[in-house]
Amino acid sequence: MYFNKICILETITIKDIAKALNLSTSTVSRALRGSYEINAETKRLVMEYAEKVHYSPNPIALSLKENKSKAIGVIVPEIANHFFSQAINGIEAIAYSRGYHVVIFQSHESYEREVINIKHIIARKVDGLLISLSGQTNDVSHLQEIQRKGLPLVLFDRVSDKIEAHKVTADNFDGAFKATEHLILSGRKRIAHITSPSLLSITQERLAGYRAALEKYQIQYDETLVKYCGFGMEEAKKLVYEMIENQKPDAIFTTSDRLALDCFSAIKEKNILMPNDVAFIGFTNLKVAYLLDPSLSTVVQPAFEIGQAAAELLLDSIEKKQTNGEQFRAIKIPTELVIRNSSKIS
Amino acid sequence: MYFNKICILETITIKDIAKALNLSTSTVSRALRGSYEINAETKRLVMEYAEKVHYSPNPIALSLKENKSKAIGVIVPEIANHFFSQAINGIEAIAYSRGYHVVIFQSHESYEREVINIKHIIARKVDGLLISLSGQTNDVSHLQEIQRKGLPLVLFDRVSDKIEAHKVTADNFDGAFKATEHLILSGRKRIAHITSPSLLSITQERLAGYRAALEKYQIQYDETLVKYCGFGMEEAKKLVYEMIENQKPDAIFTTSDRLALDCFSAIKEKNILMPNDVAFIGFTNLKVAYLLDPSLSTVVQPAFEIGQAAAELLLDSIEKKQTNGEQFRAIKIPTELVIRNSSKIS
DNA sequence: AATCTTTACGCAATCGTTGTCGGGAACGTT
DNA sequence: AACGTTCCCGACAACGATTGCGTAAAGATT
Repeated sequence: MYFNKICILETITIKDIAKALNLSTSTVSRALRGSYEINAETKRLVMEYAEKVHYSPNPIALSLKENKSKAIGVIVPEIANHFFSQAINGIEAIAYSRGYHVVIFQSHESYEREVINIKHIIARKVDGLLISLSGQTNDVSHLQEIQRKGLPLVLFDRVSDKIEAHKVTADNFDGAFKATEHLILSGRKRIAHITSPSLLSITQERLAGYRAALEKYQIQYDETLVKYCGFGMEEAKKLVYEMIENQKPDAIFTTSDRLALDCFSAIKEKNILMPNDVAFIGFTNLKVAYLLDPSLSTVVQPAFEIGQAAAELLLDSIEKKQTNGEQFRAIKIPTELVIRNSSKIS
Repeated sequence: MYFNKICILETITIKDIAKALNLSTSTVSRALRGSYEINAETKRLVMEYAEKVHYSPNPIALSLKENKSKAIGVIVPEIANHFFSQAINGIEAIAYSRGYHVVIFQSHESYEREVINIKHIIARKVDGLLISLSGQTNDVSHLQEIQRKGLPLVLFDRVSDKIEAHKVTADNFDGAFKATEHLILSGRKRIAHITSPSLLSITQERLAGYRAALEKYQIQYDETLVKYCGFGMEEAKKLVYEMIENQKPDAIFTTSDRLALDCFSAIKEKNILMPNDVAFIGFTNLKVAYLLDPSLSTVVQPAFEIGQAAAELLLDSIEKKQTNGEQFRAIKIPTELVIRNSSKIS
């Protein structure tokens, strides 16, 4: 008993205040929220005492009662990926300024974990969900379940055509178009595209941009130059080796931080010179791109802004609660082409 | 009313099951937990029905009742830092396998935000806290408050002498010693040390390792060669410029991912050759170290393992609840010296 | 047959907070 | 004097789940 008393986290509740001031809990509650039906003097007393004992309302109790939590869930494939950690920073910036918490989950590119995450998210009674799909995710019924429960949902970056919801992405088509066009204009003809799993929306959009650029300059699309790559450690390197051996590209355009690095390092291992033998450009948010050898050309996505836009959309959706007749918005945020040595005109 | 019915997230509760099966909630509750005082047949009925309707207990209600949440809080300066995101992965690996959630907060190197984070953590009734201190944190009374409330606490990486608690760190002394010794053995005499704010434990430990190595090889310690650097964007670069101008070091040993990159790029901007003019080594977890130009020598910290060790310590502490007479443990995890071109013997 | 045990379940309190209802006191109105 | 208002505040239920206690019915014991 005594020990318990010591160990227990003695948080002061509304009840303690009520007892100390000889009031009822309802009165204290109302006083704290400044209800008009409480005497000004009583209010002052309560407020002062609450201040003195550092009272702060128990969010758990509130969640239980109100069935909401002033928190939003975020599911990303991997926080170790710079794009996602920056996007999360954008999300937090908006969420905090509007009084919400952010609860982060990682799917680690696993569909299974994504589903588990969703279950926890639902159980935790978050007020809304931001998600960037895992590389394995094809079926989106778990997201539809979220919508069916009336939970606001915003997809960002890795979105899906299979679900109707708010979506925020970088302008992947345009980014890929610009990158490809840049390679073409620097005299490349056989431009390889090593990209993420074909399920992903970003994959499809970027491929479309790539193809559009080829078409504009009347270069025949060669599907052997396009390779989809999973998340295995050595998968990308093997792909690059084979590609170089067989297709002999004079340029490579890759997506994602991870893929770009793996391909980049595979090329270096083979002692192939960039940009002379092969021009190289990624679709990445690597902070160190300019420090690599050679410095890495890249299409930069505005990760922070994407996070902000997604969070704003979600919070608006939560607070307006206009579940009926709501138009789903698709926001595209422009990308930026940064040309460095790996793709300089030879 | 009708609209409400539609929008509300119809989660099934124990009460729904009770109603459907004509039982009391107590019986359902006990049946689900397999209590011995419930008829086997009744149990089966309840279990099956619960399964059918996808019942899952409301964790919020449980938290309220039990005053615990099966969740641990983690506060790190910045998830965009690879070291921390890897550490978080280690934490999650352990936490999930033991049935706990991980709630991530960022201090963004701000003391103020760290304190706010702590408040939220307490309010959220997490069962324990893992923290790596912000670069501004000097006063640790907010952590003592945590302990006073009986919440298990483990510091990792950025720890403090001012508080008695479990601590998990890389072996910073040894790492710094090895790095410095390596520079000395490759013939360097004027070894600069550009490091994090002096408040941080890692700063002090690494400085000690640096000094010990100098001493071992009878090199006079020169305090003008040691510079402390905050988190400003251009601060590191300015420091490097001045250092090169005035102290003319023949080697630089830096700490932290961010600092290493900023210094590295400052040196390159000045067209100083590494390792010929200046040997360079960092104390970082950069995945791209081997791709830089020149490839970056570095002391690697086992981030994932640090996270794991910290989480294990915390969960043990939570579950044993041996708050009395508990000995605080200090775990040091070995670092690894990876020599690359930036510090190769000239 | 009377009493005790065991089995199997329901009632009610609890966690912290808010909302609904209701009511006492003081005041004004007729 | 009788009634209506207004002002303040308290009692109670509710959110979802657990748990100590109570107890009816059935079986076992003497």
